[in-house]
Amino acid sequence: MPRRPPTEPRTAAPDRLSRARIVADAVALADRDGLDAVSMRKLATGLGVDPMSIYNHVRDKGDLLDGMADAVVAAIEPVAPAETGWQAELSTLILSARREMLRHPWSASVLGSRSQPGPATLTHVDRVLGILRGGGLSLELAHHALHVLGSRILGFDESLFDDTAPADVDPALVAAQARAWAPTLPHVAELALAANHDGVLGACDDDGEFRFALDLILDGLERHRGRV
Amino acid sequence: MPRRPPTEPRTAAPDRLSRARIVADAVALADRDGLDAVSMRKLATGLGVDPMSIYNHVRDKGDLLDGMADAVVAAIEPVAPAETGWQAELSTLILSARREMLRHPWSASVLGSRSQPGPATLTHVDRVLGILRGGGLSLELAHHALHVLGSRILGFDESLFDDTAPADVDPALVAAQARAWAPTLPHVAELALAANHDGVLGACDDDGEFRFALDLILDGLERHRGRV
DNA sequence: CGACGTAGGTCTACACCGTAGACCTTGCCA
DNA sequence: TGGCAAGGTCTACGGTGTAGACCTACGTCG
Repeated sequence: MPRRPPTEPRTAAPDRLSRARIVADAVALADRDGLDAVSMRKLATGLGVDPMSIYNHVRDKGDLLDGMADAVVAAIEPVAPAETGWQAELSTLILSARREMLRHPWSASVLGSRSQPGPATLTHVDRVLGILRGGGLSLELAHHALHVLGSRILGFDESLFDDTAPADVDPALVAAQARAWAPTLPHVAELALAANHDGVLGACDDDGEFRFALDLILDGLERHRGRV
Repeated sequence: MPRRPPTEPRTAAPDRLSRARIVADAVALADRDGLDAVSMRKLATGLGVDPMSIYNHVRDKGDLLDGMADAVVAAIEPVAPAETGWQAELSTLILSARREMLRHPWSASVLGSRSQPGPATLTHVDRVLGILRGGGLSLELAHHALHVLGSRILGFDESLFDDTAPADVDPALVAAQARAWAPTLPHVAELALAANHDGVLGACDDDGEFRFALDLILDGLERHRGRV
């Protein structure tokens, strides 16, 4: 019968708590029931454990949220260096990040509210910077690029408001509201009517908008390359 | 002795509650003690009133937060139409929004988390759209522009992490950490050392970065004008 | 082999939160 | 004058994060 190695002896037991297991369960819980459902008590009952036990592996709830955010970022698959130029390579990486982030709709809000990046997030940023530098952008311009891209690096929409539940709204109702807006908010009304009526615009294509914004920014950076 | 007009008779009393007074107090409270300090109980004691009284003027806490966010946006001063072109005009408006938003550091997080825009926010968006349309951008491109700008319209940084407390970090400590990063995160380390050492980059100028990003985006949109 | 230190799970308890529901006062109008 | 409705108050409930004491089991070492 193989004896356990002297180091790390108990962590092998499958029902034992660990930071990784806690974070994974918290992510699953948030995926299933939403971020608000992630409380120490609910998480503990899901783990079959006392709520306070969690604190042996996690400093506090903020630390748990940090772990959840970093777990999502850790799942982003890196891209192989391509011959297609830095813009295409970065675009691929960022769209890969976006795919991962859309799998966990709550992640945008928690990544946005946390202030310290975790190790996976730092690694991701390093990859982004590597592509930029490899593409010939100066250090200053690469720094600018991080700011321009902002949290778009991680696939966020950064839209003005939550874009949730776009499907369950009645088009007729939207049209009525747009007409009510017309006197005081002419341009908003115009846009709402156009987007709704399928006249000029189709239904707002979030993914298309994300790509449009990304391309516009990458083009702008390319135009600065070697100039700054 | 002038009798009160029959309509709206009591609201004239100065110590009476009103949605406006509640929201204003909540904003002041958040400014002073941070957003977490805004609880119905604390707000009520500040108003000299029972916590439950607030619910006569506000549906729930979410409604209160909506009101706070919209109050911040309402304070943005509109810009006079200028002869300098749509980019300069929009830039001025957005920087004015940024000024207002920096006065209330909590506003970014609450505006980001709310899902329904208030009347002042809609008015602001209408002004932005008006400038874009007036500048000759098609309805589609103006729509794109909203997405590219995202919450930058309201002056947000949209940075990857909270940029709070940049001054109280020890440069030597940052340098040490950067050197520790070097083996695994070479590009992050490079950037951190450069930004810290005052070698290539100065200290990260948030306002400068915001303007750089804004100009890059506005230039990109101008290049699309008439083309899409 | 036995004592010990300690990592980690558990229990209780505290302070705080948002808010439902019943109650009561006040001032207006018919 | 009677009634009505708006709005302020009170109590109470179920939830939250987490401090602090306790206890148990295990690896280490004399």
